[in-house]
Amino acid sequence: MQTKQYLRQQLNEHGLRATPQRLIVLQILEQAERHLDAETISQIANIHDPYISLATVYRTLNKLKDVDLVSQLYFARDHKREYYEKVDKAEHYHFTCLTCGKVIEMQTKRINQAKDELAGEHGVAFSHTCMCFEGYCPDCAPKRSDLIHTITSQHTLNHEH
Amino acid sequence: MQTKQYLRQQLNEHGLRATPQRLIVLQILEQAERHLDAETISQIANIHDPYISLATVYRTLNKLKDVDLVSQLYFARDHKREYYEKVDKAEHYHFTCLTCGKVIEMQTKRINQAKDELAGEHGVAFSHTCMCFEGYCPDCAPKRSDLIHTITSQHTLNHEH
DNA sequence: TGCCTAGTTGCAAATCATTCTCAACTAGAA
DNA sequence: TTCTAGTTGAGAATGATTTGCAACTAGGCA
Ligand SMILES: [Mn+2]
Ligand SMILES: [Mn+2]
Ligand SMILES: [Zn+2]
Ligand SMILES: [Zn+2]
Repeated sequence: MQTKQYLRQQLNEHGLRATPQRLIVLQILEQAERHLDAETISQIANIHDPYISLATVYRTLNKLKDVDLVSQLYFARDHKREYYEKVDKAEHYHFTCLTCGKVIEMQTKRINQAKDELAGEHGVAFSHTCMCFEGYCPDCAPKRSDLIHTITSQHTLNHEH
Repeated sequence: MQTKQYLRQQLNEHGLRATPQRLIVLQILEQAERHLDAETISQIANIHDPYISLATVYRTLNKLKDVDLVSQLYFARDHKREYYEKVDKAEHYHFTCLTCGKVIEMQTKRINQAKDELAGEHGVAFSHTCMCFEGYCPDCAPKRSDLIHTITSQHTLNHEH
């Protein structure tokens, strides 16, 4: 629920021109309550302005990622499709259920502890980490253990885009 | 340095037919001392047998991944290209230097601790995790801090394929 | 030891998310 | 208002991976 002026300011502060297209994309991400891919963002954007092209959405997302206004992530093993979210919230990680496709956000300090430890050990400097968990959510895990004897390894990943 | 018979056995034990193509791909991964992508594996395979097709290499890698003989991973942010390694070694994670492209393998218990903790907290069951670190290696980090005032955010990732 | 068939291969075409080209446009500094 | 570096739309290009299909074959069984 931020005013257009606030979004404009965010762009300018990060050295990006505040074009109508960028304002719309940023607003969509601001208001989104789930993680969106470029195609979905494009569709929503076209409700506001039917002339925003998919290419511009991609270009905008890349810019927003470059200046760290938005983070880009992958879900489960489907690293073909990129998802985006605004970087407001605290650091968190994503778990995707292989059965129902649900994405669960999780927090832990252990990952950063690991990075600190490894940085010291190896003398490296971390700048970015891609991490995605997959498995079975509480709703799907029980059903699965019933089937585990009949089904070998066929997991259907339902992406709800 | 495993005999062909050993590789054949590994395939059969996992329910895969031991075709000449698969034996070659598996052998390449067995002997590799670095992480390989499909294209590279295909080129090496073609030294042994010039008729192995790239499609077969891909199909073989997917099978080997399915039965957990081989693990598939990504490096840094370039999740367009998949890399493979045989799953012999202890669990480890991959750090890629954004300047020189070097890949450093790192071990830590912290990640699994995090997963155990999160599994308990959220009642989920983890089955696979994709994780890749990126940043600057000890060789490149110093040079970078000298340039940090002149260069804004142009990192060249040298992929050595 | 040959037979049979479900599984595998080679080849080429298809896929498909993302990037690129380029001419027309514009945000925002001066 | 002017000027220009940065941005856009449209569509073509990219490129790693997958797929369709007809020809082959590994390996279980007789
Ligand atoms: Mn999130
Ligand atoms: Mn490794
Ligand atoms: Zn689920
Ligand atoms: Zn380096």
